[in-house]
Amino acid sequence: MGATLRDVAREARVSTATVSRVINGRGNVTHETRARILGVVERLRYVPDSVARSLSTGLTHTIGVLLPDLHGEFFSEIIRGIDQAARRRGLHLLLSGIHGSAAEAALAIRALKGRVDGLLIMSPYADSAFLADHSADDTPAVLMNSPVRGNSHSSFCLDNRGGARAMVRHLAGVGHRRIAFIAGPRDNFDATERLAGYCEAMAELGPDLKELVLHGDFSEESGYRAAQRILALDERTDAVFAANDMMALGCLHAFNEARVSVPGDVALAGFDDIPMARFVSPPLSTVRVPMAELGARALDGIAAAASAPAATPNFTEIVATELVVRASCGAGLRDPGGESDARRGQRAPVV
Amino acid sequence: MGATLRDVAREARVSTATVSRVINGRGNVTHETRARILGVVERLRYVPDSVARSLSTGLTHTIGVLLPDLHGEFFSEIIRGIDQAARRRGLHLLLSGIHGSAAEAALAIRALKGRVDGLLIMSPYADSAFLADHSADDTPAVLMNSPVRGNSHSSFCLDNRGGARAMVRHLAGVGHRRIAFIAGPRDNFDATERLAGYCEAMAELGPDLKELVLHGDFSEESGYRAAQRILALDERTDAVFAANDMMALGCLHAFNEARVSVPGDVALAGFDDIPMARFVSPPLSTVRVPMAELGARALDGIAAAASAPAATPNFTEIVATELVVRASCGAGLRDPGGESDARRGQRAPVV
DNA sequence: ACTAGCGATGTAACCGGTTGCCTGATCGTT
DNA sequence: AACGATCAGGCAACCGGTTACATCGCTAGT
Repeated sequence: MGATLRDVAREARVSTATVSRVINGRGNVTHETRARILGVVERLRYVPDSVARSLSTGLTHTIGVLLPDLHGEFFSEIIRGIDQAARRRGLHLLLSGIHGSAAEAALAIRALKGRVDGLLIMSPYADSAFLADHSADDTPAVLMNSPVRGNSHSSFCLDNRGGARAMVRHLAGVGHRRIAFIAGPRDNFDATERLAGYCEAMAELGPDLKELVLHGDFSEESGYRAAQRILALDERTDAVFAANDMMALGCLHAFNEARVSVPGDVALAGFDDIPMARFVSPPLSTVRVPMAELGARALDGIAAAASAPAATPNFTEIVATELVVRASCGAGLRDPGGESDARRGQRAPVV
Repeated sequence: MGATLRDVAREARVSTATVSRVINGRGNVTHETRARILGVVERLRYVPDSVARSLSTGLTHTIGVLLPDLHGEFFSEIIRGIDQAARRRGLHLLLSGIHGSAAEAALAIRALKGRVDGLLIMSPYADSAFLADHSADDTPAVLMNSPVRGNSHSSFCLDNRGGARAMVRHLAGVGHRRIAFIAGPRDNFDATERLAGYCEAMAELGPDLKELVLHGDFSEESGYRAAQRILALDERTDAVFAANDMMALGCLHAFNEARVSVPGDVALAGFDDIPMARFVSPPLSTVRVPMAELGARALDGIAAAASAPAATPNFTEIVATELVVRASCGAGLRDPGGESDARRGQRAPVV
């Protein structure tokens, strides 16, 4: 067991209050006394116990982060953004993956009671009603990319809908008419928003556009199978827009296998801009989602709410997405190797 | 503020001790009393405060995880493995990225004092001496992929050296003689081990093999530049073995730009098996490092040490790597599209 | 009838800090 | 010389649980 505050106080022949003041830099201590105490602290290798401190101050300097899954780029980028923002503010992160049911999510939330100053939640189950039921009223929470009903909580959302609309407009703009969409899981918030964006844009762009929606589950394999179904159709499809990049890559595999040229025979686009997107051939047109930024903004939001619970009004903030045009959508960039275009991506080698 | 144990006790007209017994399922409580207490718990929406509980039991059920960086697949896989294992044991994860100096790492460690039951550390600075200085003696720690001196701590390491040796042997086995190595950062443990494996294998395989070591920093860009340096040499190079996949991808870009065919003119291999490796063209031969498994094993290790500090002897465990042969190393698989070979990778689409 | 033994519950100390309030000393003022 | 202001520092309650030990009532054993 390490030394405690009382040990230090005894050794330095002062009261615990004085030691505490020195540790926390609150004034009103003589130079001399302070030096003596610091000497003892050093000698005893005293390190304050965070848990005890949290108990008496009610502050943990920790934010609980609940994510539905920890798989892949998508989440690692969010975590990275959150971590950076947390570091800037001197906050710790308590990470929890909630894989299963709403019940598991609820359990995770209670287990965090007292341990965190605020909650950052991304989960299909986490709408406001759910939180009201399971989260303590005294722990502020903000939602990321989750369905928000009512405004009892702040939330940060990607502009999935706008991004999908932009991509559809772009595809239509370069002449594609029959644009198929491979949707994601039905119960996934991002997926339904992207689908909605596709539908909106198709409707808006007029009746000569031909809608076609297939269902996938965000996995590469489901994209592969969807592409096969598309190839089996009688009618020709001009373009395939997958609700995420992994499914687009699955499509690409299927098209390659079937000797269908991309973008020659069919245009292809994804969503997310995972790092792989610019490395495949042809480089994949996609919609970039700034996950790290989303994470960082959300952390800033919850940090503000945690430090001034009452003063922070609830709001919903939309984080913009960005259309990334590469060769796969056939937008006049017929460079098959995609070399020149790859340089357009971030982190391209500097010559 | 939520209800406290004392509130519940008062409402149920029992002592706090009895409520505590009911909450923790320790017997010796009448059915009747238990029911009454649970009723009040429900009504008051009482949730025990984890911090208070930690303070009095000395147990936090939390493991602190310190990683040098949160960037990329590599770390997200580790985190995923750790999270899975932690979930199985009902442990929480306190995540911290230590970007900067050893001083920052030390600070992070102290800040965790009392908050965690154990530490899982991956850091270039974290050798045993460092830990002895900065970590409390009462907090067990295990190291991942870090230099271990002495045996005051357990550690889990990737078999970087063996993996590099295997790749060199493979490259030599398919006929390459002049095998260049692009090393990683000099102060990085993985990097130096991989370099050592390369050197060992080259030495072992005889004097007709031609060594060439260039230095990179694990970034794609540094790989790109290293490839340019290689191309500028007078002597021809048969194969390039990069110490990680990102640098190998940088090489690939450079070779493509210079119209140097891979694997026709030069073979290429990487290390890590990031998901992208099987998607590039040609698919990249590499050494797979089971990061999730490493994370899971390490978590199991620290969990054991945390629950029975004395009973757990220190040990070093080596986690095996796996040679993944694809088209880029020119091992007789001349399929340029790499279609057939891509299927060899995990998660290939099921037809 | 007496008591050892047991099960249900209460009492209060404790975990390790923080902090409001109080004391006593020093110093400046008039 | 008396008095209020200012400051260093101590006292003790408090945060919200846990748990060793004490207590009390009841039953079974002799």
